[in-house]
Amino acid sequence: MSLTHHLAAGDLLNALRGAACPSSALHLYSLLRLRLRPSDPSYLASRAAVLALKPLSAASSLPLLSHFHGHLLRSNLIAYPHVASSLLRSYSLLSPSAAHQLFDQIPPATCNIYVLNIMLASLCRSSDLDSARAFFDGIPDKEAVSWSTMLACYFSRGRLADGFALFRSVTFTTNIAVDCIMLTTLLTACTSAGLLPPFCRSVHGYVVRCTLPTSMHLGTTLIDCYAKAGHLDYATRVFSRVPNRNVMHWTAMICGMASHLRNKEAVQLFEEMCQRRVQPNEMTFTAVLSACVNAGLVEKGREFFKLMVDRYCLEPNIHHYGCMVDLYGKARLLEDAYEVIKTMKVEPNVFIWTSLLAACKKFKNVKIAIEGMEKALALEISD
DNA sequence: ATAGGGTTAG
Repeated sequence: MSLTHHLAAGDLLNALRGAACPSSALHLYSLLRLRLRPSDPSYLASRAAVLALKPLSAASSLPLLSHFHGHLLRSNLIAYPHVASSLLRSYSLLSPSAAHQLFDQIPPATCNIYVLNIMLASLCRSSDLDSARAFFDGIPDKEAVSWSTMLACYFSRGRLADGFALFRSVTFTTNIAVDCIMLTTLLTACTSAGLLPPFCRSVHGYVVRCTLPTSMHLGTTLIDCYAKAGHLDYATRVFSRVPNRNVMHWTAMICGMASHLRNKEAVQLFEEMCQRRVQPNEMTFTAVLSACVNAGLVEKGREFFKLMVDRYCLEPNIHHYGCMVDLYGKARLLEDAYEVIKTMKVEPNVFIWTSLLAACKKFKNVKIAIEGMEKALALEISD
């Protein structure tokens, strides 16, 4: 507190950049406002407002946000397009209707392409496709961001034909260069639609030919795409050429190995990743645990589960518990499997019970089967 | 000098 008293506006701005919770952000913001002199450039206050908005929307508190909105109106900071667009984005994540309302009040002079793209993204998330498309069509000077927002909207809602048609028009009717993000969007859609190998290769070829800077996301998506298509050799090649592999790259690779029953390699990759001090996440553990299930590696599975909780402090979810029930059930350790269900912190679902009952059937354990069945039925009724 | 689009689970 006393320390912040001596900080210059620039330092306060930096502190604001790192502020995580709304209260510290608002505190730093008001200190900075007090510190500003008439001689300071007027954009400083607007930059501070933008930085303060981030933790505000992360805390997802609508009252706090509208309070700050009031301040932005009174101080007229809202006339800065980047302030208006940041506010609009914050609203759109919390309340699409409030975002819509705000958008209608933004004067034409402030309503630049950023504001329009954010509004488009908001409609894409919360509104029907036709309204989003109508809004998109009305944007005068569309940028790559506008196109990729609309593309992602179609693809994420399963409208593949419309998505591809839109991709064709961006490539053939505009001068807009296809960038990494558009390609990521496109590849994700193709991967989920099962349109894999030739397409993936041509996108990959395009990336290499045009020496596009391969973003972290695009690298992950390429690995995932090749792996899902069963081209683990290509996936491995892409993987090995990513300069600073992050969790996502490792996880995509481990998932790929596990889903093609190359379980030993999945486990090896996982161990190598830990050695290299890359922090695994929930998804990584789902992948490596399922490799253990496939290969019947009971002790490894037990070890990894412990690692997840004790060392990486991750809360096991339904997928992890499912793997453990499977792992024990398939190894005839029915008591252990049942123990997992009895002690797990989330509600067991139908997959979990089915897995246990299947193991009971296989190993002819009537006692646990009856008990499990009763519990499963009791849950069903109480739902 | 500041703001916007994309990634992973039978």
